[in-house]
Amino acid sequence: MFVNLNANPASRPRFLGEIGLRSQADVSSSEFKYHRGAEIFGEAEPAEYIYQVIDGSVRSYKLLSDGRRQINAFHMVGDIFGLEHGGAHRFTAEAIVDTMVRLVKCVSLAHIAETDAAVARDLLNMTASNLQHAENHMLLLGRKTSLERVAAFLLEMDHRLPAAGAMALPMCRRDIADYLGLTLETVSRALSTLHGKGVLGFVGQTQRQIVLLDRRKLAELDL
Amino acid sequence: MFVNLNANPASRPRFLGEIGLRSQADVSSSEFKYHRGAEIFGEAEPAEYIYQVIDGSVRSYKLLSDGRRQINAFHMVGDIFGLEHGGAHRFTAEAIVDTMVRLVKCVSLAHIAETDAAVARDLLNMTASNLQHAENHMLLLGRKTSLERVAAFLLEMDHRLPAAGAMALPMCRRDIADYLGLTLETVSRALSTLHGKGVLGFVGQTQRQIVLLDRRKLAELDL
DNA sequence: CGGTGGGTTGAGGTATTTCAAGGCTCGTGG
DNA sequence: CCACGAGCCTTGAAATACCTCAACCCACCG
Repeated sequence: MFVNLNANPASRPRFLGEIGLRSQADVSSSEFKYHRGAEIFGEAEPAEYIYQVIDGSVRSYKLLSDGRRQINAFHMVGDIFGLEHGGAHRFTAEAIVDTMVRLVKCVSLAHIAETDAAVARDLLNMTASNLQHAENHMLLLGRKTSLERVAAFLLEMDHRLPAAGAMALPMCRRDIADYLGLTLETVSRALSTLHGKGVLGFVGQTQRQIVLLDRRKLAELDL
Repeated sequence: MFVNLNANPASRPRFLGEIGLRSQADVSSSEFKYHRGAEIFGEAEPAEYIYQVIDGSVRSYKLLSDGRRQINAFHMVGDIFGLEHGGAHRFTAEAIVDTMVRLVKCVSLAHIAETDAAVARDLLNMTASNLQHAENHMLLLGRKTSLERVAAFLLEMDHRLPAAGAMALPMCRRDIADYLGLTLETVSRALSTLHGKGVLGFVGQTQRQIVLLDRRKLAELDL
């Protein structure tokens, strides 16, 4: 895993603006491509960069010693991830498919924030929205049924993926399962159940499925 | 539910310092007592104050429409809660026992943070530590067994409650269950199991139990 | 063409929930 | 002072949602 650092100085001031950190802080950015399944950073590694998905998708997760995995978030095109408050990553991040990311070296974003109010605000905004997502996910993991979890997942993806009408899920059943605190078989069964109720359709049988979601019908089930 | 606002101007500059916001921002604070079970604020209510537990304990939770409850956090003496990034609370907060809280009116803490770097930093610190707690809790809710959850809960409380050796849990079994994504019966059984293994002891049978935790023995189970 | 990596579906197992009963403590009121 | 009920906790037995194990299918690819 290697990163082409400090390259392309001409692009220096662009990154933060593009990713939502609207300041002109002194940082450098570069792009890098990770192959499907490649690790972008590991849990407990020192956090030297922050990342933005240019193309592809990323999963970030925690592991228990016996291999049980909890995926905390999927990062789609445009999303920023790898932002840590302490010095070390608290997750492992992997490319779900071949993925292009932009990196910014940021030894101490917190330090920049001390003097730049705009950076401070953006940091807080991002952290707060991550927190909000986590809070909702705790409710899902602690109290929802498998059908409700899968339905919530579909709605979230429908909301976040660009495609109008049909969405191509980049992640496999196991990823979905580890995101929802289920097994892949349970996810598959829940999808079949929803399919049977006419809530969703599968377009093409070409491995990575395209899902057509009928949000109205899903809402009628009021899960 | 009423709050004695803007009282005691002499204490004005003290509050933020005491709660960890180390700046001298222009805010006012007051104290208020909530009876056991009383609601401190409700989900979706506008967030006009932030709170610190002076004495007692608080639970904050989300509800599903059919009454299923997920407790996101317990707030113990010294903890700050009710801090929201948007304008509205995303949880309901209730006093678990008779509880004294300090309140600070803060229409827009984010606004203060624009000009005061120390406030900005403290806001970020608190939000980040909330996020970290939520991330760990997602792993617990999504992937741990009932015994592991209860053990983790005991360790967390052992760490956060002041008492040396013995701790008095302020919350009932149902609260613990709703925090851990279990039923109260499962929590009770897990505690009995741990008791049977000599990991913990109960002091007195006086309703609100005192728990003696043997951290070494608990660690030996390596859950 | 055979192998690999998903995905689906079925059958059986199990951890946890649900339902139910009983015990203990405490407060209240006769 | 005692009886009573309410609240909380524990424990048992039965139900069930989800998991595990397994077989099979399909698409893709060397």
